[in-house]
Amino acid sequence: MKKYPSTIRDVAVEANVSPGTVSKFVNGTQRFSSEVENRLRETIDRLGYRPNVVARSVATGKTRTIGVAILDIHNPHFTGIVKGANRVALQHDYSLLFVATGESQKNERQLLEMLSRRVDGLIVSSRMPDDALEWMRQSPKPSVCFGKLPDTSVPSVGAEGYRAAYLIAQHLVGLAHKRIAFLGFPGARWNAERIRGIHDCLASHGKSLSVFDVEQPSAHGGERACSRIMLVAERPDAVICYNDLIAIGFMKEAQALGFQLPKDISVVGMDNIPFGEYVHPALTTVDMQSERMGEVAMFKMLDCLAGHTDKGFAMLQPELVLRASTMRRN
Amino acid sequence: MKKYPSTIRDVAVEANVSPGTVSKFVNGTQRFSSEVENRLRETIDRLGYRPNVVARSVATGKTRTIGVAILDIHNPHFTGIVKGANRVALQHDYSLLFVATGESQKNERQLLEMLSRRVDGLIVSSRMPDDALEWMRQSPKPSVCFGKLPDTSVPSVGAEGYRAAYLIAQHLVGLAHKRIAFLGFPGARWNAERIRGIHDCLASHGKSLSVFDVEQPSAHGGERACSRIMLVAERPDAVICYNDLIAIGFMKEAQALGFQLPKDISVVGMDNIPFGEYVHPALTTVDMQSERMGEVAMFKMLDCLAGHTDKGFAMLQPELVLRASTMRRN
DNA sequence: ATGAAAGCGCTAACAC
DNA sequence: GTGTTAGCGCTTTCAT
Repeated sequence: MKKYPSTIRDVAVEANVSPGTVSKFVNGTQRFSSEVENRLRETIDRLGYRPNVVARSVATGKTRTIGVAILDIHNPHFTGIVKGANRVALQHDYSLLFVATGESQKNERQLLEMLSRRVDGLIVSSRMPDDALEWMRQSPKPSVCFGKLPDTSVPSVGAEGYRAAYLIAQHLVGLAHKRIAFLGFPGARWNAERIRGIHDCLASHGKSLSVFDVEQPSAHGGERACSRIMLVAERPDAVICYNDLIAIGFMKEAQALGFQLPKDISVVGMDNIPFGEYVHPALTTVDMQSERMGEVAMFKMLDCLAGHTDKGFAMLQPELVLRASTMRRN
Repeated sequence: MKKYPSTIRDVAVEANVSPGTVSKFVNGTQRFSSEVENRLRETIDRLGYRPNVVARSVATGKTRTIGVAILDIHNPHFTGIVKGANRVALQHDYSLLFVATGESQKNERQLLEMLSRRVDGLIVSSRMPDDALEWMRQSPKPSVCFGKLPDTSVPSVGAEGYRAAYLIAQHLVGLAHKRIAFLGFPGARWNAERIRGIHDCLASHGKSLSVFDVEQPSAHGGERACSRIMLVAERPDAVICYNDLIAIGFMKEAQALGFQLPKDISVVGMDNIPFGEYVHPALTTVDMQSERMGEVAMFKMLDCLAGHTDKGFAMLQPELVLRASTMRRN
């Protein structure tokens, strides 16, 4: 631990200029006589002066920090988002104030309020009981969300869940599947639109969809739901899972139950988390562009902060990722 | 977006008291006549006053924020750390300023310096070219690191890598393996100690160890290294990987190469990431207590901030997790 | 128990 | 170009 950090005033005194001058120099707000410039440069690194960003923040009202709230940092879909956001933030000299809202006894709303005070804007991925959304609209700080929102006053970015689901269903139908099931998580905001996508596609082929639920949108949740789906008379020959985590859990349990995958049942996930590639059979899924979503969200945020009132929804296109967990029926 | 947030002064005026009084009330620094107390309480929530934490920070010099720097947010070992740290931080009304150092063109040192200015302390998990360590020692803010450090002036927490490695080796020897290999990542700070652990154990049984390297400590790295290990005359009958990610990649590629696991080769990883359970065969590994590490690191940090100069190394005990990727030779 | 006043370190508007 | 002067919103002695 070293001596007390020097302030702008220390520099001013040492260099025989005024604090204001030092400030302007440090921020490149103005040009200087090379005389002063040199003196300043020299003093600054002799003293090892570094601006105090906190003090700067109270003076300017800007923190150059973006708050990022996500549910579960263990879900690679979310870490993808954070990764993308982090990258863009760094490029623009912003930092990320992070909170995993799933981890707290406090309610989400409270957490967001706390976060909000320390940042210039909020990027939020949450279950969002809609009152949080109302709160965001009221907030003086800009927010960006994920998924298509009921109203467009809060900008958001999402991959088109309906289309993603439709694509998967189409793929499965093309593979001649007869009985398709969806293993969803009712607590998730995009559950319904995914069901619609699948349903619409199946309906256009004269097929129906059976829907099952997990209790948790995790691998463990998928494991626990498996037997309910597999150990019945007319079991499905394909199951579409709400996300990859669920799919992976489901596959493990199905195999433990003695089923052969994809021979006995085709399984597909959604998100395209990196691990999908490493399970057996490799998981067919649809890429929901997690990392890109984080990037775009941060770009939108920077836009808001720049005053562009560009609001609105940015739609990313999902992409089918065909691997080995699906196969043609006959 | 709503009206301007009210300040401590607005409250003071409305309630006919001085700003100082409001401050003391808000911070519970003092007791008040119930008269004033009620007036204050009423005005505060009528105005919806919330303290400005940034201004408070410049006045107090404390931010109630801890910086967390990790390399790769996609590695579940690291997200485990963040998760643990986040939980403890939240419990103590601290926030996490997060940066993924692997994501930036800027060097780590610079990133840390930036972070450092906005937080009360730093929790750092990094490749750390040791100059970063020197920097931390010099820094006026407390830091805590992961792993046993060359000197003890910076507190740190780690799972005993030597012991973890020893345990694994012992397990493999007990399973009658003849030719054991280590697939390491030389860039990692704990590579050497893990090698030592394995080596010492093997040596005590009169066995030797062959060491291979990956280029990246990721699943992809493991995949790429696989053929170098497997496609040789006297291939090993067991490989210990530097981490689970590598192990998972290795297994996938080995299977793609036509090998049967664990019949042809036993594979073991380190970390115990949640996914290890879901690959096939389920990965035998050793739990390095990621989440607990994050928690303990944060506790140590809080201790430092409380002035307890408790420094030193906290050692977590690794635990063998036996699954299906290893089997007895004969 | 309450108020007055002096900062915290920095920025920004204005003067010279 | 450079200096002066107010703040930013809050905390914290020190009086009263």
